[in-house]
Amino acid sequence: MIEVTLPDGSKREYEDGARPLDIAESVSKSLAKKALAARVDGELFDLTRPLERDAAVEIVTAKDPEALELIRHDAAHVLAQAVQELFPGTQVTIGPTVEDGFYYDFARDEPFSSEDFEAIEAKMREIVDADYPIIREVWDKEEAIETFKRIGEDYKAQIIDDIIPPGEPITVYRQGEWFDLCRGPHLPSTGKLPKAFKLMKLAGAYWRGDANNEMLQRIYGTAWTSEKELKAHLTRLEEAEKRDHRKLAGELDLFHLDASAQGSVFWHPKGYQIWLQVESYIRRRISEAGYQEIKTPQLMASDFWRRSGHWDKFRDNMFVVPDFEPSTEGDEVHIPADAELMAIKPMNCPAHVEVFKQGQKSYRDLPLRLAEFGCCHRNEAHGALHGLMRVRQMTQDDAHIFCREDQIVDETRAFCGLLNSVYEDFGFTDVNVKLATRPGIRAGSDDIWERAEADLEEALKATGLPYEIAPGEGAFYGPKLEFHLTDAIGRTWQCGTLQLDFVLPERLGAEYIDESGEKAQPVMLHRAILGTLERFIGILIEECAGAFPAWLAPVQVVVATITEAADDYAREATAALQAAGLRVETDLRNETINRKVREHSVQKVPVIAVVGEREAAERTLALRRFGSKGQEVVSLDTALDNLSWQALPPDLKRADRTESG
RNA sequence: GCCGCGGUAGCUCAGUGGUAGAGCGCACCCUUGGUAAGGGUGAGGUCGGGAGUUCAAUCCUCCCCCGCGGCACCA
Repeated sequence: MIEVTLPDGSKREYEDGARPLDIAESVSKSLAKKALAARVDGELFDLTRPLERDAAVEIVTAKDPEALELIRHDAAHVLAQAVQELFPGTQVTIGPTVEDGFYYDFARDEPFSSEDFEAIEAKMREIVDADYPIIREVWDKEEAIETFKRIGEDYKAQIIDDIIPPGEPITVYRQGEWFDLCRGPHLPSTGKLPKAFKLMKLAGAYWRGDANNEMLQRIYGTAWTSEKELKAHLTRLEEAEKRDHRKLAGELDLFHLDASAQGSVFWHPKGYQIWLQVESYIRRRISEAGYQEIKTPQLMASDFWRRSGHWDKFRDNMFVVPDFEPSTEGDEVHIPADAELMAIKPMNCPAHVEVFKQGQKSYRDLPLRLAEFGCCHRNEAHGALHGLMRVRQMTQDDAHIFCREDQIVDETRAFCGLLNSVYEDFGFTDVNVKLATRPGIRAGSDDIWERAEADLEEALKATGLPYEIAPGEGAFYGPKLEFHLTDAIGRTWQCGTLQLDFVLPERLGAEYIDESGEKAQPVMLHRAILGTLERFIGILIEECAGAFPAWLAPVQVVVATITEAADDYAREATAALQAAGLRVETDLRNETINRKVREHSVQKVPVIAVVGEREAAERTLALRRFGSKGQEVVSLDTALDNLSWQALPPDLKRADRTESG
């Protein structure tokens, strides 16, 4: 007999080999009917997998968070079975769950087309209707390799061969004629899979994620516990699409991208206004935090990049330019073999070391914080480019802190505090923090890495921010902190970063005189808060769906007239608002007020100030704020006071409050 | 870079082996309207680029470019 503890704390005795399903049935018929799997001492079990010993057992139903995971995993299996039935000769590989769904990677010579989706989904529904019991089997490793090879599943055989340690048993799940290597657990039968699934997209994916391997065909799907949830998810996706910064860029006239400069942004007046606001804000914040701003060259000699170590490691992604005068005759450019090479800077750090090296530095000069809104170019792979999120020309809010090793923790702490405060000002609360540790290929001794990682973690802990470790993701010269933000459709992008570097100062010979008069090497902290202005603004656009807070809005107020009779007053009001520091436009067009309100609302202008004969006579403004249907009639003077205060950037608001407080 | 899909008016999109259409926008005219589209008229296109098949290509085939979704990459 075995003793089972149920979630309410009660204990019951069962026969040896009792299955979670038996336990569910003994509790109630309805529970058995709803049961999808079980949690046995914390581990997920199939309903029909016999218990081996006394355990705490919890029945998992569609309500539990694990349910989605199970459903998606099963959906992947059903997809694979359907595909293999419809397209004989297709090999299966792996099919995990992902956020909101699942995918399965197939090997097949013919490409799939999204037009196949309908047939595949129909076949999947057939498999669900057939209600095949899903049976867990434990196989011997050699036997498994043998079997998968025999039926032509070379990828599966390879997975078993490479990934499963020898001696360890292998579990295979069988549904009808079809079976797949899988860790499980699974639903008791295919009929338990809700038909709330949909195949979403088709993509290529390298076998084992390695670009040197062959490319498989990946089919993505989404799966939910009910039709209603599926529908809600699809609606969410539609909504998210409306927030896409590339779409909003066109609608709000912020910027455009063009093949003539792929990966580089053409900022329009409105988009650049946002840029300028973001830039001046961050400039005030870092200046206040003790940084000094510098500007370094765009184009530097290849020798320099060789010394910094970038030439060997990143040359493929650098724009290299020969230093010679090309002939002006004809179109062809012949570069002489002995032409010196230069490269457009892909990053600012080596140049900052050069600035640091000018003149002799004392320990008293440290920490020295050099900042630059450095415009860098990286020759990113074509397939990597993505709107503002991944560009070839980018401007970082970059800075390098040169300090002593014992200053690392304080500097890191101060940086994290500053970053947090900045993200809050922009309204980002959902920040994903990672500590990226030493990669396989790296510079510097293990001893240094050990200390560096410990220092970063200590400082990170002090901030109280939740974080996760990203093993092996560090830069080649040191570990880093990464601050990721999420875009409209849930993709996360690294924005802020702080990287410890013990290597570059040594490589480029940066040194200072320490307290005992000896030469010493500073540590370098590479750090950015926004990351690149491009990406940050991209995220910002999606975060607010184009409805910028007043301080960032390209146009803060539109003065719109009802009749020509109010034109003069509208001009006067506009001038007064401009004089109060606001970004104002006037709309004197021969259009109805309805149309003007509609158009400026669509443009998401924070405030529309309507003026007609009444306002002109009374020297008032009828203010209509974005997102509200009502209006508020105030005197011009009151409007000037209120609006100009409301449009202040958050840091200046704080300063203003302190002064007046 | 790799796999799949796409590229038609400023924008969103329809369409056909016989050289193109809608809505919005734009221009002009009428209208001076009180809080999300007033009315009329008109202009606007090498159908991404190149080559091929054909009597004839925006449509079919091939190559290239760019975009989109993934993968790989991301100092």
